[in-house]
Amino acid sequence: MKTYSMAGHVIRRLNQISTHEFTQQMHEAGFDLTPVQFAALDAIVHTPGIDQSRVAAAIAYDRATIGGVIDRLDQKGYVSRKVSRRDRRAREVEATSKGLEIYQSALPVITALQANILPGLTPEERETFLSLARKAVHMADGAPTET
Amino acid sequence: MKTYSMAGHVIRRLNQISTHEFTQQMHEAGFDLTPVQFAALDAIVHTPGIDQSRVAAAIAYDRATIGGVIDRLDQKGYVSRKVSRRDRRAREVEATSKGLEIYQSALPVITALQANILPGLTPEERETFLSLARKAVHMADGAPTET
DNA sequence: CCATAATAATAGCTATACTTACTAAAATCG
DNA sequence: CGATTTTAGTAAGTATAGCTATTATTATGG
Repeated sequence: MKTYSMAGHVIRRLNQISTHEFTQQMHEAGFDLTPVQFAALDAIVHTPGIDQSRVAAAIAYDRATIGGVIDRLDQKGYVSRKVSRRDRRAREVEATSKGLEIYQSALPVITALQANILPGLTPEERETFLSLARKAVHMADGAPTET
Repeated sequence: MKTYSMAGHVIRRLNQISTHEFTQQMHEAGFDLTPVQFAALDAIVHTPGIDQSRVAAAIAYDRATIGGVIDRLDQKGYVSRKVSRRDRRAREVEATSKGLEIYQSALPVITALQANILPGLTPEERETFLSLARKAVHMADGAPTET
């Protein structure tokens, strides 16, 4: 009965709202990038030659999922892949000039849209929310709760 | 570069952690229910005879998605559907006795697991986080920000 | 050096999640 | 009452999202 106020449900709703806002704004601005595609592109732009496994690790995703995401970035011509010379299993990913351009022009749109994700909160509330959220994620990431 | 601290990214990570915790705990407890399946079952148990559209509205999902979710609940024998007599387009959904049983025995597991979703936060922080999150969702739901 | 373990990527599978289009049925309005 | 609009559900398509298994390659240990 209280399902609607449970943590899991509320977080799921926030994610849904956030994704919707991202999709909407990006589409209006004329970009063809999903949230995950942007996150992957961001990691690739900041570490050229990164392999897919490290992209997945950087944004906390499954390798298989990221493979598909990078496939689509590749199809759009935003990134290029080549087999690593050091490790022939690995694919080194790099942003193309087109990809870099898209990334740079999309960045301000995405930065601006962050404020719209939590529209019901005052700036102070938003900051409180975000710092708690970051803390929770950071703890779940690295800090062992159950040593 | 600051992607990792952006609202969208952090919320996405929280949802991922939350979903993982749910899946893990439920599996360990021997249940075969995803977060969405549970949310739908919850709505159905509390409003027997509800139609699929209303289930979707209740838990804020797309009609098409909920159709598939209820398909799977049906396949597991947790719910039954019948064409409404008042409106032959609508399917009235009801929990079976098996579904009700599963719901009731899963509920305490899910209630218990809520605390594990934000393990890095103190109880006070968790409450602050959740009330802000609920407020944001509530605003996005009903309150018009852009009249 | 060679058998074994570990790793990178992919394939296949299941389940969301949302969009548009379509069918059937109901409601509305002239 | 009949045409139009709306609504419930499904279908088809795309994109996550994660799991297990498989293949290819690299690293390691005896």
